[in-house]
Amino acid sequence: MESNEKYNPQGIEPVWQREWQVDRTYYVKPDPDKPKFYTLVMFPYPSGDLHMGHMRNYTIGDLIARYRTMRGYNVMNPMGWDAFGLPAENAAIKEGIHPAVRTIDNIVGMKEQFYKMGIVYDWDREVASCMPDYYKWTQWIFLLMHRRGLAYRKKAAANWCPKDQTVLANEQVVNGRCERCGTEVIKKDLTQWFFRITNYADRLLDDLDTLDGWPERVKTMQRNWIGRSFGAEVDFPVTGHDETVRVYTTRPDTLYGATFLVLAPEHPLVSEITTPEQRAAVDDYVAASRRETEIERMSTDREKTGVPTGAYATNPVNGEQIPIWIADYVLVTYGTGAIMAVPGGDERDYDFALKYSLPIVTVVEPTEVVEPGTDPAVAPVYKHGSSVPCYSGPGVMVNSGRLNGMPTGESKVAMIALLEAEGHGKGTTNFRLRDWLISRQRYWGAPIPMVHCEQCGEVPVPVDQLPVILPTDVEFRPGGESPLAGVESFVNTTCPNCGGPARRETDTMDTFVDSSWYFLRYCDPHNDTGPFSRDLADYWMAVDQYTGGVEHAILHLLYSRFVVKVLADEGMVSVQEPFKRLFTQGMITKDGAKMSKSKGNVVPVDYMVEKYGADTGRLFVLFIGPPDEDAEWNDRGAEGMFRFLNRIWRLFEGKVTVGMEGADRDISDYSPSDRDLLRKVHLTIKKVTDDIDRFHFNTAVSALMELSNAMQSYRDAHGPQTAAFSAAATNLLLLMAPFAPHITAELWMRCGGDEYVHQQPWPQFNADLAASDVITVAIQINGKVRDRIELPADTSEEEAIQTALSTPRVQSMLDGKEIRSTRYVPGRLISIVL
RNA sequence: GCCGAAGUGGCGGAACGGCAGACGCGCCCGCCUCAAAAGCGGGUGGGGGUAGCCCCAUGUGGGUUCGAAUCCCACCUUCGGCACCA
Repeated sequence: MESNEKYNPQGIEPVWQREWQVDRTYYVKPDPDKPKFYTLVMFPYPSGDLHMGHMRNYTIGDLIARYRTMRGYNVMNPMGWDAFGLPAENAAIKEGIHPAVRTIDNIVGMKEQFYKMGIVYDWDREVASCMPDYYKWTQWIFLLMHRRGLAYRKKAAANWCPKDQTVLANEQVVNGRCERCGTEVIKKDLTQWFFRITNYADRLLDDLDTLDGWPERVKTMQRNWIGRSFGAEVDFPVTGHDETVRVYTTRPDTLYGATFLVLAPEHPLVSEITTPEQRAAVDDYVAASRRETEIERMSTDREKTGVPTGAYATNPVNGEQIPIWIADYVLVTYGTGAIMAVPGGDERDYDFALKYSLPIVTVVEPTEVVEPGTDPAVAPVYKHGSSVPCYSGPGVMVNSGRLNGMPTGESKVAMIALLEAEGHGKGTTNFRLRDWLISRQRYWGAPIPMVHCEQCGEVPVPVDQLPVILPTDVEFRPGGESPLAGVESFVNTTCPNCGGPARRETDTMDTFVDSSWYFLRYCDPHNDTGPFSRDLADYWMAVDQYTGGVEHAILHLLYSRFVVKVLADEGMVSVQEPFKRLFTQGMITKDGAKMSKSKGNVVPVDYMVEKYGADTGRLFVLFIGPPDEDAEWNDRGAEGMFRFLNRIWRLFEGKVTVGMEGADRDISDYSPSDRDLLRKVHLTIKKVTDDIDRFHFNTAVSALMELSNAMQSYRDAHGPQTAAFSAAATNLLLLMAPFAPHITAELWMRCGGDEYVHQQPWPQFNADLAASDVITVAIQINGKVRDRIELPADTSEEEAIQTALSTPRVQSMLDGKEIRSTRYVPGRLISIVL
């Protein structure tokens, strides 16, 4: 580059951004000559403005796409819009702008911001979940679920958000509050649509073990959420009734210690078995617990309460009559909604038994700890002066009839066998996971393609009548019912089955349904005969690298896995798992909080780009810290990064040329300082490559800084017009190209490089050039570094130790003492023990 | 309560059992300048010594090892997840 202009990102960046809009490098189709690489960043909700948190996210994705392309992969890097959802609808209610108008506006604006960050996508694959050509296939997937018996409607106590006026999935309730608006969620009995995700619970859990490229943290969260446990269902006949109470327990071995039963207040048998004397108390208790919020109900530290029903049941293994209570610490939604209480083995039951003076029987005695040092088993606890303890650890069965003397593990198996043989119960598996409630009483979503006919009941809309178009002329006022219910022309239809008058389903689908398959649509985005073709899905899937926020660890990532498994069962895709590798990046915070409009702590992308340029912003968000950790915004750091890019710019002033010509020169043609520079170049190639592969972008950037510092020193001494400097300049631009695409593209062009820098192959690490003739070795005496020596690189262990022992420092410390041992860690240090 | 992650200079952070603090920010000194900004050079964990150097130091206390920020045990703190799930 010959001119001496100043670095002016505002001048050069838009030029390259326009270039990338017409350049086809990142518009891809299947290519048999290259390995494919599908990289994906979670598609955004089109909220309007992007801030530095988004910039971090999309910069990482862009870096991966550009890097993998240079590595010779056929890279698919698509982008789209998770465009349905509540914020646009709430804004419509408030401001009177139609959600569709606002959403499209926001998409246009955000796309502009992607260009401004220098981020490249295959925009031919763009999808927006609110467009009929997309939600047609979301509805198609609903019909597939329905056909496979995985979509059903039932009346249930659903989570209802009073502010958003809609039901929520269990996954969208966080600590008893609406995940979106923070309002306390209440329970409402409503008829709702569900997806039978529980049918896939085992596979969703077991296949987590195949996801080696996922963070352990996310897998653990999903395991806990699915919550599989093994145990038994046991039937207790109710005395004087035909009914039996079925309980679920993970500890069938303790059945002899069951001294009472507890039903959830909502349990269907409560009313039937309650005795006349207890009727009033039971009714009061049931009514009181219904009034409680989930937050009150679920609090673990409040005192347990309950009332007896007056009824008794028979313990099937010992014939004992035990009382049946109701208590709100038992949840109707888990297991069978009823438990056998074993106060001698369960602390909750123990507390309850002590409070209401119910009998406590010890059925497990801890095995004596043999070695004093071994980890002691959970110790028995004694509360409130009780002479009988509660013990839940392993041990030996007592007071348990035929099980006496057995260790707990064995007795569990034995008891299940006994129950099954005598017809009192069976071994079962239980899950915490509930079915996915997918219907919403809101407007801005994909209509559920079902029709209610008085003659035929629930009738699916035939595939050839899709999409069921979301009407635009709608009154948005929320009233606990979908706004679609007020649109006569939408609601009134004919039954596809009998042709008679029928009403359309007016609920829309949870937006998580939209986002649970979009990565498949990217593979074949213009297909109008199906959601995607099997060939293209098989070519591109699975996603090789998925990047997004950890807030989706359960919701989106679990639902997507479920949908892919259903599609695999239908024979539509070959993969069992959609995302091979997952990276969850941290938030960028300001004033200690996530950037959000409501908190007023947003640093917009536009501010960054206008003040310093996109490259500065990109490098800054990569350098700010480990990308999987949260990082606090600070303006100074951005200035430092801008200074770095200015230094890079000046490094290329004068007659610097780039190109690959010097790459095959003989090592002996170079002077020692040339060789030092080339050594640094190749060490940097290795470091940057390794760091990108393991997502250590912050240290990759620092390696680039080190190289540029070394180049500046070299340039000060030898000038820029040597073959070594040219080689260094070439490699620096190539290595930096995925990080700072504009400045590297510009310098590459100005310095006479071939084509575009991003079309060049990634630099090759050359171990010979990286090798050093001399190595510096530290000498440790008794574990402390006391000296350093330089040795030829090929020194043997013996020679190295001899040289170390002969140095004056070591000699003075030896001082006639005996050498106990020596060892040599090649290239690192020599350890001497006196 | 259970599960998981993390605690390193003034700050963000490096260091995948081998020279703690790379790289950057900030600060200090100097050069350039009439001056400033920008830029450039040097310094920068704590303590001691004229100096060669020495001692201390990665949340706390133990342990394993020739050698520990890194591995193990216990504890403290912070953050995240789950939470009356039988």
